Amino acid sequence: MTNRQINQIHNSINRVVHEPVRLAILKILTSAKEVDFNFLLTTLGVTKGNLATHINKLEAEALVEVKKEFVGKIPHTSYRITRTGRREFQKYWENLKQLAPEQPVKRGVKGMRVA
Amino acid sequence: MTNRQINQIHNSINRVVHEPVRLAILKILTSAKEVDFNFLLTTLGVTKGNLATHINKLEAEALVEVKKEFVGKIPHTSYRITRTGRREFQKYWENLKQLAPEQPVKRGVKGMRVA
DNA sequence: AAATTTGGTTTGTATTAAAAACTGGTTTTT
DNA sequence: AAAAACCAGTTTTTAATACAAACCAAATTT
Repeated sequence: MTNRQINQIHNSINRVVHEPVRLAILKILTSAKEVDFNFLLTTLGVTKGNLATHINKLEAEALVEVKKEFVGKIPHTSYRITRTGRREFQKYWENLKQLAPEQPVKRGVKGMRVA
Repeated sequence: MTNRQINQIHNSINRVVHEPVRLAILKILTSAKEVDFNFLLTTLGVTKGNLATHINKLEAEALVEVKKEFVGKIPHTSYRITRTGRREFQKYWENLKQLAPEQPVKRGVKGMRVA
């Protein structure tokens, strides 16, 4: 690890993706073609309002697309991940891996002592 | 992926560790024995106040330990990761991996359509 | 027909990440 | 030897946002 490498990595992290509930939503959406509001609600175990705001964020960033329709007389909302969403999710993980624990470095620099 | 597996995974994520700047701090501390305030400041490229509050959080959770001393007449603060910190950092990654993208599932359930 | 359920949205609150301002000193400049 | 500038942080303030509660319209149940 050099200074250069670690420098500001945290800025490469997409904060919209980074939130755990949204990460879970994106994970689900990568493995299913389409899921609906209630599926997410029960699967994630969050409140409705909370879910709605997370979805809104994801939609605003074009990471998921929202389909609203009537099933008989009842409104029904379902979600898919977009191409952008898939790409951003992938990119997020690549960046995040840079922050995973690693082996001790060999030589210190000013302000850093090695093990 | 079953419902059961994904259910509430996001709750297993340690939010103190999850913050990107703190992740970067912990990563640095796993690879170095000890670093000082200014090293982190310049390496991370954050403001002093911001760094101090992140460190406080990590210290409050006993993930890092803080050493304060005088070098000549000048105060000097340095940090190490604790045993707890190392463990929690490890655990965090194990949990987080559960949220990584995965292959499409074979069969849907109520509220989920497969690809 | 009143009460309850369904499928959400809108509003309010409490946390917290980040920046700004401050502090207690030290070094440098004039 | 004052004043100014700097250093190493801490404390305070502000702005964003995760979350929950309250709400709503329509459908269903009792």
